[in-house]
Amino acid sequence: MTFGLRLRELRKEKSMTQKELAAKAKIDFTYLSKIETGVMPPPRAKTILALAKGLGIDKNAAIVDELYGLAKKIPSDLSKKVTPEMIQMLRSLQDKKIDKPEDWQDAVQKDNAQ
Amino acid sequence: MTFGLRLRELRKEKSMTQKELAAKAKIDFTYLSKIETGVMPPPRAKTILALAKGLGIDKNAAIVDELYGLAKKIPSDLSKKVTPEMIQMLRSLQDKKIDKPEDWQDAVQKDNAQ
DNA sequence: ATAAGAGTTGCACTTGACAGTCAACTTCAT
DNA sequence: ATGAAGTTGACTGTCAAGTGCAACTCTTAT
Repeated sequence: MTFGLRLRELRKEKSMTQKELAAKAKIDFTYLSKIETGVMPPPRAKTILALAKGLGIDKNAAIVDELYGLAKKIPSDLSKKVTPEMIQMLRSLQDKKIDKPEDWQDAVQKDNAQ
Repeated sequence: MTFGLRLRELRKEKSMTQKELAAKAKIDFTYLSKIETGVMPPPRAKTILALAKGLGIDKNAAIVDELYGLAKKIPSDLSKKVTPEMIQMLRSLQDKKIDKPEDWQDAVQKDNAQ
């Protein structure tokens, strides 16, 4: 699963067109198209949030973190609070294999394969 | 403690001048000056690594993570491996008060106060 | 068949933030 | 008072992120 495809899924679940969603997130709809198809990389954290909002998803919902994860972006509110502890934690997490068989597992495997 | 002041400490411990360190890290020495004084914000992750290297610090040393933490930057090798899990983890960490009375505690408190 | 809505693509362009440079200045130890 | 260390302000370069538009396809309804 890529960021773009997951975003497309979410958009279709809400029965929205690219134009509608792009308008709500205040980005160009051709840009949204490019993101969904992977022609362009996932947008910045701020825009991911705007898209989630445009989809009517609460900004604290796990699904938003899923998007951040797929995009490999750290939400900006979090990155302002980075501590050495957190970095140690991330280092330990990155080595461990993830055992949960969830949706984003694909992306993790793909990433580890690189 | 700020990033700049900690960097200066580390540099002085090694008895290096700004020019020396800057040369090793391949940045302009006036830029280093601004970083140390806080006139300019901490540099990007890549440059932090170059500075640590210039100081003769191993890139896996805890002290480098301390610098990343003070700079609130995620090392680039780590950010390429961000997963939803990690973000959840970070969210939970950010809420907890940190109990260790270490050097970088100051910076954390300052940050939380904002 | 055609028109209209949805999406895709290529390509040139803008913009703002960040990274870094240069010349001139100050400060301090000798 | 000279040189080495450091500071400062104004300036420049770079790049990610997104814009804008035209031309194209693909479907589906009329």
